[in-house]
Amino acid sequence: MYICSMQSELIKGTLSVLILKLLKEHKKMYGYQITQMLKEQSNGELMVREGSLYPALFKLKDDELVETEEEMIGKRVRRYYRLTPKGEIETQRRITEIHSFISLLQTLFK
Amino acid sequence: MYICSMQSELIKGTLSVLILKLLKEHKKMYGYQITQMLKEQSNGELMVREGSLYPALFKLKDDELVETEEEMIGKRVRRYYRLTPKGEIETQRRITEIHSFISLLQTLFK
DNA sequence: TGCATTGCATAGATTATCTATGTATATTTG
DNA sequence: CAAATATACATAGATAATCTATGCAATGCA
Repeated sequence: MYICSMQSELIKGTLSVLILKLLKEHKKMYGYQITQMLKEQSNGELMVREGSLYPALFKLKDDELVETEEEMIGKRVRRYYRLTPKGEIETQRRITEIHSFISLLQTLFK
Repeated sequence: MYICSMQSELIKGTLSVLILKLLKEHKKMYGYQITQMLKEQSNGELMVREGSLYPALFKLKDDELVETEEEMIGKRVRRYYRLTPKGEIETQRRITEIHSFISLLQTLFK
């Protein structure tokens, strides 16, 4: 994940939960759309590259947290991702976890 | 870094800045002391192992952000770490950065 | 005496992410 | 209309932080 205004080391580890959270909010999304939405929601601070995004998506699918669905847009295949039931549960857990993480950081760096 | 109550993936990338911040607050510290202080300050949530800590310290030294000083405690060598002037500047930068990071996470997961 | 704690360290594996690249269609603009 | 840019998928290989597991030795304590 490439980040404009901060060193990238920190943001690592948050990509999968960011993806899960977007899928929770938008039901189904495709890769490029996810990159754009992250950029938008972070006011341009987060720029996820394909080399980070697709491996992350493949891992989520491997773990059966998301499933895919292809759709033809003109001559192009568009691959949508959506949460599985297992993925919905895990997403909730991970969002709770990230809130704890934010609290921990605030405690440590207050 | 081993974490009790959350998945470890998130905390990765924060270890070096945590060390820097402790050194800023305590002038000089040795490895074991750092692990105990992190555990304490995080109310037991963070448990840094030697396999994470020492490589992190060596890298900080390699980058000339910290310097070491040996002291004999009985028959044992204790290795203290302290910030270099360069390290002090970098620490400040990194703390500012982590505050931005916390804000970003709050924005994204509000 | 034996166990837990203190304290250093390293080798090797894991794994997420990054860089760089490839391919192709669609759209905008000069 | 040609060229540039945006859309959209993907993968190979490198990087690097961290983890697991291990080793050694001194100290404190029950």
